[in-house]
Amino acid sequence: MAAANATTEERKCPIETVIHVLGGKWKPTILWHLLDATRRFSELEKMIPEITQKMLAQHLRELEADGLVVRTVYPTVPPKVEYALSEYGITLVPVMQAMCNWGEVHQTSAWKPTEVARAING
Amino acid sequence: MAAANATTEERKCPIETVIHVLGGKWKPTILWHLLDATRRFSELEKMIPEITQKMLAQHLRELEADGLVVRTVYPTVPPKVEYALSEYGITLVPVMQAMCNWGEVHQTSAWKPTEVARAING
DNA sequence: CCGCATCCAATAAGATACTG
DNA sequence: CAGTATCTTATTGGATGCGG
Repeated sequence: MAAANATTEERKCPIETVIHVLGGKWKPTILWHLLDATRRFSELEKMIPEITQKMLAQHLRELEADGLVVRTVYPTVPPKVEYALSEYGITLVPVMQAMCNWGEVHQTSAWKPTEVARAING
Repeated sequence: MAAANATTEERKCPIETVIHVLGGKWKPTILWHLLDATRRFSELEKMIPEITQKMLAQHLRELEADGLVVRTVYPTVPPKVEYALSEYGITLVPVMQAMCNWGEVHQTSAWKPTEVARAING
C-alpha cells in the first residue's frame, strides 16, 4: 500500500479528506473525549484545560455542522447542553485510536522531539 | 505551551501529543507523500497542488526540526533537495494509514459532510 | 531554472469581559 | 451553565525576489 494507488489520476490524497473534518486544532481532542461518554460543555472545558470557551464552542458547532457530533439542549435552569458522537463520528474511532496509540508511546518525549528523533534515527 | 508538568499533573490526552508534531495544516499530507519514496521539493509541490511554496518550505523545516523528516541537499545546478521519512517519522505510519483508510471511504462525501452524516445517522 | 526568503493581506486561534 | 462580543496574537495564503 502506498500513497500512489493513484496510478494514473490526480486524485486528492485521502488524508486531506480527514483534515477537512479534523482540521481544527482541538477537534481530534474534543472527539476523543466524546468517545466513551456524552459530555456537557463544562465537562469538556475541564477535560481540555488549555482550550478557550470560544474555541470549544466554535469547534463544537463545526463538528455538529459536519455531522460528527450531536448536540442536545435541555431547556432547564441552569441550562444543560450535552454533546455526543454521532454514528458518523464513530467511524473516526480507528483514526483517533491510532493517534492515541502513538501519543501514548511518544508522550514523554514528544515535547523534546529532537532528542527522541536522535535516539531513534541513530 | 505548558507541557512540562506531566509529572505533577495528570497526563494530557495522548492525542494532543500527536497534534504537537502533526499540528500543521499540511503536515500529515506531506508525510503521506514521503511514505513510499523520497521526494524533491518540486515533486511535493506538484503532489499537493493547493499548498504554497512558503508553507511547504516552512512545514518541511518544522518536520525536520522534529526529526520526522531527513533533508538532503545536493549542491548541484540547478539545486536539488530531497526529503525522506526518518525512522522516527516511520513510527507515524499507522496513524497516517488510519487517516487514509477513513479518507478513502468518505472521500466523495466529505466535501458535503452534512449529507453523508444524515445518511449515516439516519 | 530550483529552492527557498521576505513582505503583506487574510484567516484562525487566544485572552478577557460580559450576558440570557 | 453555556455560551457571545471584542480585541489581540499566531498561523496561513499570495506575490515577488534572489542566490546558486
